[in-house]
Amino acid sequence: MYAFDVSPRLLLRPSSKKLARLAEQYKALGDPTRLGLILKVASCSEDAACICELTPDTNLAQSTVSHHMKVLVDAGLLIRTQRGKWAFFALTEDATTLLHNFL
Amino acid sequence: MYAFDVSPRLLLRPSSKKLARLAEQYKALGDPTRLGLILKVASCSEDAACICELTPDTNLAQSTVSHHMKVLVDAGLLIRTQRGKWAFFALTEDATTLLHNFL
DNA sequence: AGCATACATTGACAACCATCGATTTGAGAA
DNA sequence: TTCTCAAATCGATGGTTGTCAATGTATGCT
Repeated sequence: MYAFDVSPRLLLRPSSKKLARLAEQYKALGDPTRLGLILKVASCSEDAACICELTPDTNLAQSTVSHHMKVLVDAGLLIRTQRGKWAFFALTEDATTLLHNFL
Repeated sequence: MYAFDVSPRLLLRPSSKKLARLAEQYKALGDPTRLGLILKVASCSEDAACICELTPDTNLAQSTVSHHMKVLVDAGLLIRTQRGKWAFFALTEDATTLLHNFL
């Protein structure tokens, strides 16, 4: 019925690791704070966004933002780079793929 | 840095309703069981999938699967149709958009 | 060395969630 | 109407999560 054929390209059989990983990535995006953070990274004009610039808008504690960034990194949606005292984050390929519709 | 320009097309400023809605949809996809269910619906060769055909593969209680389907419906990713005693589900446009990369 | 800054980690807690068994609702069949 | 079956709803429960304050770690500056 749908214009695409799922099974051949997906390789997402139940209980597959890819399914679990993809679910983890969606889950990471499934929080308004994290979604806002990653979209902010995506909209950053630089090659990466500093966490110190992302934190103020959230009105959350520094530790909370740090936690959310870690969730996004662990899900494979962001990569972290240390620059001196600052931590910078950039989108991974997975993230650009998942968010492609909105970018 | 990225090949797309986010802000003009997104309209997803912090605390916007669209951001919350999108997060809700990602959250609904962020559970392996639900992701498996919706992908099964997507791969169904009919115009809609009956919940009675989806349940056995999950190894979950009937009430649990029913709950997950409701979450997907409430998120706007599935639409429910009653056919006699059976409940059928089909993807919404939002779902095809979000899952487009994997279909 | 000593200090300040930027961020991560820890521990705690309330809210939320996935799951189940039991019950109820609703739709066809007898 | 009564029975049966499919599915939704309810109530309970153990596990997970978002959040914070406090503390730890590492980097740069003086």
